[in-house]
Amino acid sequence: MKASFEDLKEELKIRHINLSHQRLKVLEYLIQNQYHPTVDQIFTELHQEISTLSKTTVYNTLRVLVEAGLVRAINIEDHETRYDINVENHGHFKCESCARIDDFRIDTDSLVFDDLINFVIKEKNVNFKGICPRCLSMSK
Amino acid sequence: MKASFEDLKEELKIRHINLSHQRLKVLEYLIQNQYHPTVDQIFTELHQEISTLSKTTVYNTLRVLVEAGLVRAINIEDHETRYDINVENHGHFKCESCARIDDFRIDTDSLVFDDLINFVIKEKNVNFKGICPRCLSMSK
DNA sequence: GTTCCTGCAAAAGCTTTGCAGAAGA
DNA sequence: TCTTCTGCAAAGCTTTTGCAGGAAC
Repeated sequence: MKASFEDLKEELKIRHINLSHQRLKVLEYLIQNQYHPTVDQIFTELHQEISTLSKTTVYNTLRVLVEAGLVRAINIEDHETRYDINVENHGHFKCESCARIDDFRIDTDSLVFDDLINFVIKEKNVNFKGICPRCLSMSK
Repeated sequence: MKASFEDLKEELKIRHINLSHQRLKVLEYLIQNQYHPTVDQIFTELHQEISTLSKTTVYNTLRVLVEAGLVRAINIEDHETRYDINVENHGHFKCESCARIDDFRIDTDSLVFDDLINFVIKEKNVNFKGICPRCLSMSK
């Protein structure tokens, strides 16, 4: 069950995070565009709508949303962080050809390892890389 | 069975990669310091020994070694790449407190998911985060 | 001798910081 | 009103690029 825009707004209110116009727009964008966008992609798109928007605000907003647990930051490579509104358990597959990131279902609770018996695990990331079906069919 | 310095030198020769003094030193450093160092850590340490060494050369060398498959680049977060001479199957645990990365045993071949049935998978990364036993015992 | 490598300087790309003015509650 | 947020400019970091001199084979 995915969280709706209204649920997330409520979540922000509970945490006393101001519902500014810019923040709500970023949140809305992430819900409507679940392709794991970069800061630059979010900024470029929203800037067309809100001409005064700054990239700093996009950075600030994403940091707030990540800290609040509403958004997940993904670091696979390429020195750029990508953002995901879906904070549920899942893996990420990054295509080397088109750079797109696909989600895949994975039960991270089942990933338990003897070597980590004395570790406190707060986050589990499973990132695969390769070629996605779309790019495979194009190269044929 | 881990690869020795001599094995890796042989591997470089086969691939027609020049065995320059700098490259051998970087390789040797990675073998002797398997703590997943950053470029800066490698550079700083080796610079004490080779005063003319440049960071560009460290970057160049690591790129060559990664392309040759002798070294693995790790991107967990923090916009810095870390390097690992161990290219065998294993996961990485990064401590949020001391930033150290521990290896843990994992058979990535067993990680197969229905959602990825039409994908060509070239790389599988399993990265966990949390607090390591060393930091846990210190905070008590 | 030819090819490849090194290292300096500069630039590029992503992200953070400081701060004055503006907006939210 | 009081607190928090926005957005500009500047700076901070890691990494890449161009290129002349130097090393490897």
